[in-house]
Amino acid sequence: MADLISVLRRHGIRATPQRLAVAAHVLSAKSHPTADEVWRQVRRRCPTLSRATVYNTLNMLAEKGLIRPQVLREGTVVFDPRTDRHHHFIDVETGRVYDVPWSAIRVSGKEKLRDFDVQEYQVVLRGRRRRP
Amino acid sequence: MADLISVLRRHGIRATPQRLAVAAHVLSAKSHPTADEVWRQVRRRCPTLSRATVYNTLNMLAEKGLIRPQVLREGTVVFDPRTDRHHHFIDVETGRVYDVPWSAIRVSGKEKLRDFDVQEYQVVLRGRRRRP
DNA sequence: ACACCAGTTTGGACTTTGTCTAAAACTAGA
DNA sequence: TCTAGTTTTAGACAAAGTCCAAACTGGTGT
Repeated sequence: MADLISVLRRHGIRATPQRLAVAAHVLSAKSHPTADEVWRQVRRRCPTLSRATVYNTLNMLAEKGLIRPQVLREGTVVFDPRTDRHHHFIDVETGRVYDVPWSAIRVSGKEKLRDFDVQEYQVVLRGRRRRP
Repeated sequence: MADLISVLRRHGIRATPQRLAVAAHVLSAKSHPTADEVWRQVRRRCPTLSRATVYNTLNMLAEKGLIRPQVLREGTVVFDPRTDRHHHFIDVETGRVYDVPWSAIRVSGKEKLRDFDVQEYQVVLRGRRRRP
């Protein structure tokens, strides 16, 4: 975790206790939390943490490329701690978001689109997760 | 537009003036409007139209399969008047959403996903629209 | 060690998107 | 026409997110 300080510094982010707490939480998240979910969790250890700071920190981490905002759920942005390319599967029953390896799916034809200069893309799949 | 009345009736929706106005607007939309955008537009011809009625009507049209809600923009659902399958391109400058023909892109590998039972999917592309 | 000052944090106000509710206003059928 | 069942309306409410002024930190130079 002393490592996290240098990670932030390397990206030009001053490492305050609040930012460290937020960053530690979101970067190690196994799920795709919303800002308010991060706030509720981190506030248990850091009770004066304000919502504004959480939003500021998450947006800052996103700007620096340490996490990735994703528009996958109605009404709210979720933050993805994985920054390597991957697709997403959304369980229609639970709303939970799962990662799908980039290599599992191939998308062809996007280079041929005349009207669009594609910078990035992902496949969004919906359905039911099979019993684990 | 007398046609629209029978379209609604065929789907078990009583054709009130408010519903006709909302349906006519969203079904002929060239873009992907939000509920509030529909409200602001339709209210110009029908000034007492309430926000609740617009939301109710759009959700009803979506339930009946006449339009399709899409999670493509931050903070709000947009409604897609096209119900045939297609992909979406989002201009990163303007935020505008464009349709991409289903046949233009092929996605392979999704059948082989062991953990997921895929019911539907789409490719979401981001980049810059080329000058038209 | 000290003071300074830019950068941070805070809490609350505010905005936007969306839902809910009770009351008023329709509509269709007997 | 009367009436029971739907719809509509306006406003209250909730959640997600932004913005602000005031208070607070924490490096830097001395």
